[in-house]
Amino acid sequence: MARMGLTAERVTLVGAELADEVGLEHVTMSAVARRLGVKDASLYAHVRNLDDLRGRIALLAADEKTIRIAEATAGRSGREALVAYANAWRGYAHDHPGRYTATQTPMEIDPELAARAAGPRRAIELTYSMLRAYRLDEPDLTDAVRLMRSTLHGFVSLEAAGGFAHSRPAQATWLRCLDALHTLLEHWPEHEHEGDPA
Amino acid sequence: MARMGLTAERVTLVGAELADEVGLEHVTMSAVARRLGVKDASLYAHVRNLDDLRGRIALLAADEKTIRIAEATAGRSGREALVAYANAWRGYAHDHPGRYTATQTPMEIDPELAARAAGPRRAIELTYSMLRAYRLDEPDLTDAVRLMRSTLHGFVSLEAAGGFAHSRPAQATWLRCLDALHTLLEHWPEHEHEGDPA
DNA sequence: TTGTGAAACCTAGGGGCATTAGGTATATCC
DNA sequence: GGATATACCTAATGCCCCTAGGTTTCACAA
Repeated sequence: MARMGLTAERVTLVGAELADEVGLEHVTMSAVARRLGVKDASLYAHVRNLDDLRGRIALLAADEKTIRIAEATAGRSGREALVAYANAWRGYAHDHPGRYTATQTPMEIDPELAARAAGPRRAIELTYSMLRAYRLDEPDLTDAVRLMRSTLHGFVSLEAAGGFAHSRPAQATWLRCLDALHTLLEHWPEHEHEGDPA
Repeated sequence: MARMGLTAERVTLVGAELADEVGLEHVTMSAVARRLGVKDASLYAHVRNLDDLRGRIALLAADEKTIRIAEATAGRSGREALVAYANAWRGYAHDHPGRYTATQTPMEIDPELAARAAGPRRAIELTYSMLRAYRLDEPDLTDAVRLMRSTLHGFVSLEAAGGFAHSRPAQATWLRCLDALHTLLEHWPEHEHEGDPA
């Protein structure tokens, strides 16, 4: 009956650790309570329910990932920044697979809580400012941001799901993808649909 | 007590329908049994357990998606084939969100069953042959295939998770991404790391 | 027609998990 | 030292996964 000093943050952190170890889908109230040496019911004083817990893990992950990317890209620009950004993204996904997948859930979280989390918002700003070196104007900038996020997330996600056969090391493909992304951003194609002669 | 004519295929199909309606994570033995008008235990005569059912849904989805892509790309080549391929991919994900996410699971399925499923294998062949029009040699071909899968999956996945703000319609970005992918494949960058002068 | 074996389906039950209601202990502040 | 908020607990409900073992139905042959 000794006080364990539980808080929503501590519960969330243990949930995040568990997610990385056994997968997000196995993060259960019972498992978190067990690890904290506490009964299931006790968690409900700090966290609304399982969905809420998962949302908090997602927010935590978004914050951590953003910080990691910010640190990696600080003081760099152009291609160097792009590579640092991408490697930080992939590195986070590798180090924290459970947290990373939490990031992917549609986020039906308490709006008040979401508002206090700087992660997602700052992540977007970061990406935009990083890509500004490529001198794209809207709406191309937005498209470029989306393309980049798609590619990075898709790669990391397929990699985690075992989607790449072992015929060629994923790392080699990764480097080529970054090359490709860089040259693509440098030579962003003009619209070719409307008014394309020949 | 009337026979319902259950088979593994029927159970899988109902599971897939359920997945599209309520999300893969809510596909439960009980829910499938309810929809079939049968008791939970009856399903275990056809499907080993819940994981097995999910694996079968994944395999079904892979097959369906492959067929859809094959039909869309049949008789086309080059840019047209690329666009048809990508649109078929995205279309399947839109029409069958639950099945599509099933595709993403690491697949710990009965090897004997997996061997009989042509989907995944054929999907790879299809992609390779579609990209052959861009005249890439190995290992660039493999890298290109992986990049394309990453981008398509990433886009569709972010889109489904509500990852794109409503500032710009996703469809517009999608078209630009296909443009980008196409020009990228046409001007696949040479290696720039080793021996790049200037 | 009837017997037989294989499926198809059932009842019963154990065990895990999520969640709520309501109780007891503990720290804090006057 | 008592009031109060808070941390944690016990108890109970209900859903879900899964197993064991029984019963009904079907196809087919004697």
